[in-house]
Amino acid sequence: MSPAAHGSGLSFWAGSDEGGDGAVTHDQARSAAIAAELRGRIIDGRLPPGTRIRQEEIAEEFGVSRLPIRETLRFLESSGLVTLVASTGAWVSRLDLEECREIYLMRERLEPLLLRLAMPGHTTESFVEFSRLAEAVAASTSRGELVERDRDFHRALTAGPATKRLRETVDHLWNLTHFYRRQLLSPSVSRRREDILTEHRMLLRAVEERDVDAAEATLALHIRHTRRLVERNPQIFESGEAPGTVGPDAWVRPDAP
Amino acid sequence: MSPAAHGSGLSFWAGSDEGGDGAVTHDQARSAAIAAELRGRIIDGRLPPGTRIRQEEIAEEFGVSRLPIRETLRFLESSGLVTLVASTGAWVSRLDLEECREIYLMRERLEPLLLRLAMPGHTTESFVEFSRLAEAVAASTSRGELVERDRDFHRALTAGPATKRLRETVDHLWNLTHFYRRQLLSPSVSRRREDILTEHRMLLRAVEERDVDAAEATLALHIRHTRRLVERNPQIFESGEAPGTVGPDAWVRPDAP
DNA sequence: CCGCTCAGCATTGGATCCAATCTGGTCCGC
DNA sequence: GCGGACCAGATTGGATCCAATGCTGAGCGG
Repeated sequence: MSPAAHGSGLSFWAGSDEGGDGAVTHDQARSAAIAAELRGRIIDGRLPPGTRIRQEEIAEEFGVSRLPIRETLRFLESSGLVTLVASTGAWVSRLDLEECREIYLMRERLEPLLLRLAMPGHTTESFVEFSRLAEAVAASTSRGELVERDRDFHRALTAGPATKRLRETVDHLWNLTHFYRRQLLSPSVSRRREDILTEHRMLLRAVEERDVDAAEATLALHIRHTRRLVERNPQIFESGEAPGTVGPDAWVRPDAP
Repeated sequence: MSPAAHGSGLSFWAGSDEGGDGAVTHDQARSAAIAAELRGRIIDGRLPPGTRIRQEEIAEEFGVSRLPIRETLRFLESSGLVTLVASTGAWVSRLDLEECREIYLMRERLEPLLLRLAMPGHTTESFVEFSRLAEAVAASTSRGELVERDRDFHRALTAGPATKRLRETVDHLWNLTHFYRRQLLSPSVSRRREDILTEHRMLLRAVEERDVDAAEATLALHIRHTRRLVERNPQIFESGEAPGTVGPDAWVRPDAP
């Protein structure tokens, strides 16, 4: 086996395998699992932007020393989810409107490309699955569920082999904005929900007709519309204690800057 | 000050400051400098793809313990330059044609976007600088210099404030393929050199005329042409045959033609 | 009453030591 | 002679301990 040949390098990102036996082994799967868990907490909002992350606290929770936590934090920093300040501490990264806009602009360019590369691999069975997922989006009841189902739909459409880095980059862009997307799709803007469903249908049709250009254009437009919605709702970035907008739970720690 | 607000998270990437005093301080600038140095060696080919990286060796060279090296390697892994295998070792990542193609496709989409966002900030003085850099590309004598000057030109064109993540992503894509680009621009394909110069001139004109769409299209085409060249020269990926035996200068390939 | 300084504390960064894993070579059995 | 298993060396992964840094708050002086 040639170790250097297969590596994408980003394997660390590859979701939570969850397969690890409970044994306190030296395997680095442990570190990977911790990274995946922390990442999950950040993107789904359990660790909202601005939250201070104390190494010791996390270490104790997972029953390991601070060392693997340090490496994990370094890793999360490199993906932009965490901000490290030398000799001071780590915080969950916070986005402002400009950064979020930038990320959406990147997605507008990259996700259509990913879709293009994935489309030749789609089969008739895929289309059935896509329809099912689109219906799941339509059937979602809470905003949290809508966001998740929407992501499932996008992920399925762009699933396919042999585009590792691109897919990981797109995934990464989704992760960075996931928290704010959830804030955005509050009931007050549910009109957007109908647009999303319509755009999904259009997208689905283009994909089924194997019209690559139309599919790309539709997807780009779809993302662009969401970006415009973000730009019209800058209040979601005013972390502090914006009345009523931020989550239902006591996410917002008092020590937030 | 709010620590979490300013962070792009990717600050680690921000080039080699080189400013570090020699003192054996606890400052993490040391780690950052090591990361930058290693990264530099990888992208410029001093550490070619497939090279085994031993933690202890690097640690001794920089006069630190293995610990910061470990974190550095994790970091480089997350950016795809290094491949880690659990409990086994680290190697400089190797690209195959498909991956390289994928990276170029991404650059075709992202770099024009970066250019678009940078163009409003360009001034008359910028244009003078661009011309100077374009001439430097034309005046380059070795292929190594050509690659470097070409990168300088592209970087200057896309320089500007407030697009941190996008710029870092584009930079990252350049880094990943830099080694192979150098392999590519051998004398044998010097015809491409003339194309590059011509395309640079076209690009420059579009930028000076502040024609954003034309500039984007020209840049995309420029990158696309290089990608096609890569696709026509798959042999640049056939370095070394066995994983362990990739010599330090295996990339010097005395391809005469 | 307010601003500055300095000491104490919490937290992070690094070095050394120990345990687990993998590789490579060699030996034995077939 | 050849293939598989075993043993030793090398190398990485993790835990604990120590040093340095940055924040916090009390005390002092203006």
